[in-house]
Amino acid sequence: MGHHSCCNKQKVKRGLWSPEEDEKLIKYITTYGHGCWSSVPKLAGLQRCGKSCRLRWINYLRPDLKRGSFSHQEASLIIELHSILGNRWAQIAKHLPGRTDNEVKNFWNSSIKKKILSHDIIPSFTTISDIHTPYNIGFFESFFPNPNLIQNFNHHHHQDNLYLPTSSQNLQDNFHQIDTKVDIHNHLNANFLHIQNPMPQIVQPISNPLPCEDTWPLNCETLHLNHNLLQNQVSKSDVTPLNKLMQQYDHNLVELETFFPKLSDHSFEDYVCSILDSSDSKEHEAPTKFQCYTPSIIYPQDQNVEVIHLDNIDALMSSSFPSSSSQIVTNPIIPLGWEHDHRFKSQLQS
DNA sequence: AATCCGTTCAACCGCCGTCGA
DNA sequence: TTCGACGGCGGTTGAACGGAT
Repeated sequence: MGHHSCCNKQKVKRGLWSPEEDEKLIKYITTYGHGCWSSVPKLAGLQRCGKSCRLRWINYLRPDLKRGSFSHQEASLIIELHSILGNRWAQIAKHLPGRTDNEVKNFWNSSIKKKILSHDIIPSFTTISDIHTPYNIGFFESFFPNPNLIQNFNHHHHQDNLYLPTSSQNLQDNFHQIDTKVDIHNHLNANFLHIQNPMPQIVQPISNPLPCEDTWPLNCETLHLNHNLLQNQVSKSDVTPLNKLMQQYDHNLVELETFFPKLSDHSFEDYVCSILDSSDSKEHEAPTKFQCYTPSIIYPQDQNVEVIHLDNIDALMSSSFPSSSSQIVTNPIIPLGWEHDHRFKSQLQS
């Protein structure tokens, strides 16, 4: 067990802090500031290591800490941020004034994650009336509009690899709705950007397009983030859940492009990163070019593709970039046959 | 009343990046 | 350039607590 160098030089106490120790630390820091943490314990008369003092102050004694339970708004914000940033608790905590990374992490691990994982006990269901969970179908629906996707999610999520695209408002509702049953098929929110779940088993050898069911929402429009803070927190190389998803397909570009057919000559990863990492674009200015993949369904017989959803990319972008124009997708390269889709017609005419 | 068990969360550990000598 | 000190971070642990049996 290695200890910090500052801890080796002196006999240090460990474990819970006593009120007397807290008082000493508060008195010292409010008088002198912490300065070099390694010197704090000696100067404050504490038999602790500097690191322990720092942690105690940051996580517990700081006067600007907000104590008490997390609000619904904070919970939904944490989930939203976690879907983007992954387990970067310090980054997430920066968006929650008065909350520490430790607090956010504990809240996630003890509350949010547990609630989500608890739904593993429901393998599948075919009708709404089959669903009886403490959080009602709305809780699920906020993550997965299609029950089939819960199975896919069960395949996909791992202990530390949760990726939960969601709707903040739905989630907030679900923290206090207990018994309401919701018709999930009426809750396919048109204001979502839909990205097809890339699980191979959902690509079915049929001759007609599937309805809009094999999609999952990636809703950013209710994100109330400090954009300046967020924009530098995600990059392609970061190990976020989204990047993990992309890395999963990096080794097999053919497979990737099967599930995310191109509309332009840019990669899906570029498209995703263009949303998440706006560092290339000027602040408060929408990107001039939006690399665009669309969700699709594959026809194995002829390898043609069909667009399911393209409606709300601009909604997503306009929410992510406060002053963005409504014309986000520019000069898309429309695959053969797609030009008949009314959503592309408007693009081509403009 | 005693024990067990699950949950919460404060605290610790180990690693990494930065900085200055 | 190297190395040690330090701060910061995420993962993990274990004491404390409360509910169930």
